[in-house]
Amino acid sequence: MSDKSFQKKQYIIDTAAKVFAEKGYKNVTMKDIVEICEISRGGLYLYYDNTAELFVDVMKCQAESDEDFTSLISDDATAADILLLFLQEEKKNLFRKKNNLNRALFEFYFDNRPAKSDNVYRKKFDENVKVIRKIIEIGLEGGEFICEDPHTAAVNIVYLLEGLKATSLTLGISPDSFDRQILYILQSLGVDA
Amino acid sequence: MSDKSFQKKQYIIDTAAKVFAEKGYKNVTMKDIVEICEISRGGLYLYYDNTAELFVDVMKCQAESDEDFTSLISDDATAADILLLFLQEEKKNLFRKKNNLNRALFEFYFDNRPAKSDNVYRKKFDENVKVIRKIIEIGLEGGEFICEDPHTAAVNIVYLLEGLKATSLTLGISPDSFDRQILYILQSLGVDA
Amino acid sequence: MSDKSFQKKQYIIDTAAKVFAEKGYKNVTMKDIVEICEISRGGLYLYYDNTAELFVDVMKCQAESDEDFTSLISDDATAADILLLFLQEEKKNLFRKKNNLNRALFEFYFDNRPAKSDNVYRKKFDENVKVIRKIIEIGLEGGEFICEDPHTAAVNIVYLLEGLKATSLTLGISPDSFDRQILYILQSLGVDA
Amino acid sequence: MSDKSFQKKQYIIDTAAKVFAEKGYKNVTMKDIVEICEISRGGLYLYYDNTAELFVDVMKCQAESDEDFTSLISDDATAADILLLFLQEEKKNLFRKKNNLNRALFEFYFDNRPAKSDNVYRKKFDENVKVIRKIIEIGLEGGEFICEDPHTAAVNIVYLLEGLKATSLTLGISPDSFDRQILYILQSLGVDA
DNA sequence: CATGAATGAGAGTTCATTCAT
DNA sequence: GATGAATGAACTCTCATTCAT
Repeated sequence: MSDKSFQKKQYIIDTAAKVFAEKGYKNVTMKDIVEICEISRGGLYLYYDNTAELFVDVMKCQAESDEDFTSLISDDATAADILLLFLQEEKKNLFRKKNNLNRALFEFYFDNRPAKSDNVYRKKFDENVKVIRKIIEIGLEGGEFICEDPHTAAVNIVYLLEGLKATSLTLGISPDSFDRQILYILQSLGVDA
Repeated sequence: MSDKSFQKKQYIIDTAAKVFAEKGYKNVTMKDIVEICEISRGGLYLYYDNTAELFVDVMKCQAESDEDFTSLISDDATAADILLLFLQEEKKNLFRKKNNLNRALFEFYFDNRPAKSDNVYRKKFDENVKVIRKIIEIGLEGGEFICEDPHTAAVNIVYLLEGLKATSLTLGISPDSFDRQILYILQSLGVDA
Repeated sequence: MSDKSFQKKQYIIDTAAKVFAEKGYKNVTMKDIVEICEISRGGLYLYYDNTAELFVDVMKCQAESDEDFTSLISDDATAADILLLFLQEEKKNLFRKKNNLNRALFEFYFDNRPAKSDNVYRKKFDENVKVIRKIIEIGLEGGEFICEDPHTAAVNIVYLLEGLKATSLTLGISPDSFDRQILYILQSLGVDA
Repeated sequence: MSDKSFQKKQYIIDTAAKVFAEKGYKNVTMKDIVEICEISRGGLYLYYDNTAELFVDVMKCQAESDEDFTSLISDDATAADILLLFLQEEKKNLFRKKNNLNRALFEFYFDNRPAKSDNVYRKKFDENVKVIRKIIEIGLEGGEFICEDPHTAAVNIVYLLEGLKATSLTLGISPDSFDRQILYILQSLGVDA
């Protein structure tokens, strides 16, 4: 693929991302993409044969552009500080209006259960578990946290975050409610909040 | 509505439930319903104008048929016993193959954010919070549990359950993984497991 | 299928036959059928999923409506008379402008080589061989014809007719040319023409 | 046209011939040509505006490359030998798997009835008639053959060959069946086979 | 009430053809 | 000349929805 068509592909990915953020995955048609991208029907098919293929690229692209969380950590941060930072990042993502793919992601994976280990969603999930677990272990070493099973604790937090995401899409949740959960997590780890 | 047509409606609801359980909400068409119910196209429209209306009734119906959890509680049960029982019921629901509407529910509420307070999903959510909170308070009274904020703890558990449901539909989860989360919850409440 | 929808099906078959006669098989689209039948896009699909299915029915229908050749034979006809009659029927079919499916038939079978023994084309072919062979055998018995191998002679005539049909569609042939071939066939069988 | 572009054209003709042999005429698209030739879409249009134009050249090219049948005739061959040779050449062509354009030829001429006298198919047809007639006349002179009307006999053989070609494409024919027809032809000419 | 044939809007997809580079 | 991205017309097919019976 030439450089030019690479840019066009990128343009489609970026533009389509907005539609997916707006309408979810299942409600988006090739026609929607064509219209928002202002390209021809046939033109889109040069790059993608269906919305699934395109959405995979949208996900990959978003995964790449994910800010590196570690860069946000200041030198003198305690484990609790870091965990708080992490959770506030998640909160920010959840309440973000623009480019929020949460709904589309759920809908896509409901339809396309990932068999392969290389799928974006699982990667993110596992990575989050690893990061949180690491933070907890740091907190344990420093005597900040109390936790018998750091791995399960980390998984618990990630499941909780999934629950918050899902609920924000079904019933809606308030920032306050999210905050209370952050506090609860920290308390569970033995931090006086 | 006559008695006969009431029965017909019930038949449609029950039969359609299977399709929703199988294919989720967004993938189900009026045609699917017509076919599985073996009724005429026009016949279905006498009762329901679209899948949304029908699905609402499916949900209501399932909510009504929800086993009364309290009936399962034995007289000499501790709060931990009761909480365990509750969570195991949830586990059973999650891993149930037949009539599992989880996916359909998510998809429906993604599309139809409930503005009204009378929606089934919110009711269930709030009810679960109430039940768990009650159990925790019983545990606190009996000295079984340690918990500063029973309400937030209850909400935490419900969000967690939502996360487990969602994840079971995207990445899949194992019964073991669910069990570890049950244990973690109990430990967080100060129970030696 | 109800009586009414049976009639509609028949209407589609009859009407579509005209298009196939006009444009052949490969040039006909479902859209063409819809237009000539003056029914809706979806309406046609209630009866036929593609042009192949429809064309099969068109062929069957035409096969059924095939005049019974034997009814044309007069009592005092000689074998040569009968053979002549048969060949003139074929000539009439070939030069018929209306409802001439020859081209469509070729195109259809080029695309759909008939594996099954039950296809219309092979049936017609074999039947023609049988009829001609019978006529030749009658002629042999009566001393009218000379022929060492009636079966091969019959097959020869049928292949020849296929050749005439094909050529009429590619280069075109004149009625005179067809007549000369009829004469030649009779002479080959030892008839003074 | 430059020498280079002449070669390119020849390359396209030769390569496209394979697709036409494989898929017939009507099923071949400009896209197919572009793909098998591994040239650019626009590139093809520099030489041909549609598949018809290209196919005409494919036919011309094949006509040119047609082996000169007369070169195969040995000096002491009888008329029957020569006719047999001719028919066996036709048989070889019919059962050839590679580069067999028979189907494509039929489909092309079904769509493009040749008005002009200069078309390849008619030329070939007339040439064959001439050749066979000549052979028959030689046979008549030598007392080998019996035939009242050499021209009609020749035309009869050519029509028969068309019928064999067409039938090989619709119902299929066996080499044995072809052989029986060869024998029948010779017998009709009074040759003891 | 119930049926199911009929409609037509709209999504998906393919390809001939053009044109800027 | 040559490229291949881009266009848009045309076709296939599916459903929600209606309506005469």
